[in-house]
Amino acid sequence: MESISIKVGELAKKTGISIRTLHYYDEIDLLKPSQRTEIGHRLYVKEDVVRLQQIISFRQLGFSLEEIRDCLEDPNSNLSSTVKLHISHLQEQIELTRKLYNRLEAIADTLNREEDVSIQNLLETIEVMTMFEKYYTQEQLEELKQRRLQLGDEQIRQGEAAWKELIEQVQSEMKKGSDPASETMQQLAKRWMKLIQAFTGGNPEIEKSLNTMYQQEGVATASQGTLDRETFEYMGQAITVLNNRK
Amino acid sequence: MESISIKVGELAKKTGISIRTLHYYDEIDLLKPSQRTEIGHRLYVKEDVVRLQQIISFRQLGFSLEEIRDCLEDPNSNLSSTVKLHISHLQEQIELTRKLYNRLEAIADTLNREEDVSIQNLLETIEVMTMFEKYYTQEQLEELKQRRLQLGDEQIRQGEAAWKELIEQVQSEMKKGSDPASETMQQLAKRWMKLIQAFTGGNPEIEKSLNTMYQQEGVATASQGTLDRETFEYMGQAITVLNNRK
DNA sequence: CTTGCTCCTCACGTTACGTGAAGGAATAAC
DNA sequence: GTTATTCCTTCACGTAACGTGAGGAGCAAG
Repeated sequence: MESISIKVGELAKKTGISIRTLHYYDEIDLLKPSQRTEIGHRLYVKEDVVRLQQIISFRQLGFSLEEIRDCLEDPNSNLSSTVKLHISHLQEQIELTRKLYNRLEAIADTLNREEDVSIQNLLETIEVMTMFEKYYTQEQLEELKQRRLQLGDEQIRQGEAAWKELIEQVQSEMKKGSDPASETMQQLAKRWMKLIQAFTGGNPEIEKSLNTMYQQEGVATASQGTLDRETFEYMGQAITVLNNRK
Repeated sequence: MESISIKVGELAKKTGISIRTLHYYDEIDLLKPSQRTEIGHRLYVKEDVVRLQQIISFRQLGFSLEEIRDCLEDPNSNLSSTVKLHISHLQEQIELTRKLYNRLEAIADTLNREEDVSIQNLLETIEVMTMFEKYYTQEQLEELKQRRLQLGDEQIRQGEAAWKELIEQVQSEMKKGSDPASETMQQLAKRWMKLIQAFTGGNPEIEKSLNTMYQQEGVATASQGTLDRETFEYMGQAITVLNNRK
């Protein structure tokens, strides 16, 4: 009745830890069996099993094998601070992963509205995202996201189409040499303001960030190529007139 | 003015990517410079630089180098689904990390209340946590955590001391052979109910989970050794009397 | 001719094992 | 007695994305 010690296979079966893992733990001095048979078979005694259980517990908390070894070797080690250190690491990791998640979600959201997604497409989206993250605060980005969710894909597509159409009309007027103060242009300026309003949701901070982005990055870049500087300035004159008249 | 191609050092400086990394990307066929000098120096041309930018973009989204290579090689690859797959991975990861975080926080919380933290101590806490996670639902654990936060460390310490004192008194009565229906024991039973109430917060579901745990794990295990089966049953009788009288 | 700079190609180290390979010992079946 | 099976052993390569030298070559300046 000498079940005082067991061999690797048995221990592996009992604990669900693979034989290779037990070999490895032996190799790195994390768990060395107290005994060996004459022909070199590992024999684990009760205390070894207990130690293994402890190792498993620590591992489940996400500790590295080195940390576990240190904790088990030195009973005076400051466990409390080790745990706290780990917590802050986890917190950081969660934050980072969540940021990544938000980015990817925003990208997926944009890609969802495109017909067929090319690499070019994806990269453009990434660039825009990066630019946005540079000029908008976290809260502003969150607000924009919420508004996108509320509007839904169809509405946004319509909004983009509306922008495209409006810009074409403005360019047409510009080519004709129309006065920015003309009735037609004033109407277009009103429409322009409305569309901006739809994007910013009336939040003046967001409008400010938008303006900063256009100034810093240039019109073409910030508008993702849908708008050129000339048209932008032409519209700027019309809006100035509109605001002065009010 | 042939700045048509640049060498690794220059590219590294411009992009912030280490030389070793560029070597590595060459090695795994992720980014091979289009040219080499006669003596074997890498020469990167404009398209190579563009490709590197793309690689960096993808990398920042957490894609593996293999995934990046596949995406860049095959322009028809389903980027949209790749992105979505990644999103779900991230979601999972966040969930797992958050669970770990909660566990560790609970542990740190308990350790905080101990004078000096030993391995034994930590392992016991882990065991208790594991047991708790087995019997309480996620929501119940959350509720218990919130209550702990509200009470604060001092209150909890007082609660534990109160339990200890109460149990000692009960054991003393039991030794004396007092009737569970005696006035003294009825008073102690009332106190007992109050302390349980303080733990469960009056939530009957939590009380149910608590009872299940005591039945399944045994009194000694579930109470972490502060209570034995005999005392528990003795108190059970007193409580039955108390309830019948009401 | 020596220094200094940039470049090259090995090649090992990192983490926690998985996955064989090659071989020894004991036991069961023939 | 031989074979098959099972259990054990050690050795050693592979994983992801590089970091960090080692040892050597080409080229300009002092």
